[in-house]
Amino acid sequence: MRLHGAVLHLMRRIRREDLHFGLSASRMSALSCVAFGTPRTLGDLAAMEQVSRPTMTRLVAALERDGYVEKRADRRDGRLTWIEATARGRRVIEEGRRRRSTFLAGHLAGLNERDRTALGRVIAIMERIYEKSR
Amino acid sequence: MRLHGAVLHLMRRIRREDLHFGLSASRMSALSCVAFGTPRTLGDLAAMEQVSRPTMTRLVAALERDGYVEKRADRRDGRLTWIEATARGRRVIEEGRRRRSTFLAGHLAGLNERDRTALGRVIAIMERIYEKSR
DNA sequence: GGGAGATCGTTAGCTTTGCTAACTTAATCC
DNA sequence: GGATTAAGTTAGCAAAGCTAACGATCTCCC
Repeated sequence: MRLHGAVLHLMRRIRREDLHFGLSASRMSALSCVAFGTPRTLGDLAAMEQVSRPTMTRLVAALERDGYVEKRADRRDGRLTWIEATARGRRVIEEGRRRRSTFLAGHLAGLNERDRTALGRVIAIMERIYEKSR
Repeated sequence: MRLHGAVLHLMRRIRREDLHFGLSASRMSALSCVAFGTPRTLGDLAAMEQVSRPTMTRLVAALERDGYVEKRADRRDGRLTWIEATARGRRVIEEGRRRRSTFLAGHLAGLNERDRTALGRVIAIMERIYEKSR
């Protein structure tokens, strides 16, 4: 199996899937950063998403225009902009999670005990490799 | 772990990695389709890469311009264009494989027998799920 | 044999998402 | 209080998706 093919195809598939929600993969990902947990500054978001600040500016602008997030100025530091998800934004992310979790549950249900053990073991391996290679 | 984040970040990382070869991820992937094995028509490539034909036209044009592939007309059917990798194109793909395989070998070497068994088992599970969900 | 329709690749034009460089505004430091 | 640093934005570029429409070629069928 060609590695590039595999990841690119996965990406393209996610892209199409996300479009059902009316959000591109990048917007979805950025939104999911603020959907739960504390609000983030725009710069934080850019760092989390490993994207330049101008790119994040644009993503947030689109999300704001469509009512998924809101921006709020910091009282103390006039340079900061805080990004928060709206109720609508949280709903979209929640819905996506629900779908994926249904999908996964369906497949996990078909696995026997041995398979599940193997899965847990491999997840640990993957995480170790991921950590080591930054 | 957020799914979108995970795949997007993996994608971005591959993109940066590929740029070391002077080729984008999409070009790399298309090139890898023709690097070994039989030549492909442009339409076949588009289908394999799950991309529209106009998009593949452009990818191939870029690869040809940079000397990674060559186009050849079909004698029988004037509509077909066959795409073949040049020696240079094959070299690039080979080099990429070599790198990844070194990377993987390094990590696999650190695994014990149980881990390796689990890995094989999980790969089978993944392939099953992938097949089922088209 | 020839016309209708299918197929293949391309062109044109749009959108999204990356980037860097340069700017504005605000905070901090000395 | 002036210089430097930091945060976000603007402008402008490139790559990679897409659809619609087009020309060339092949196929099919009367």
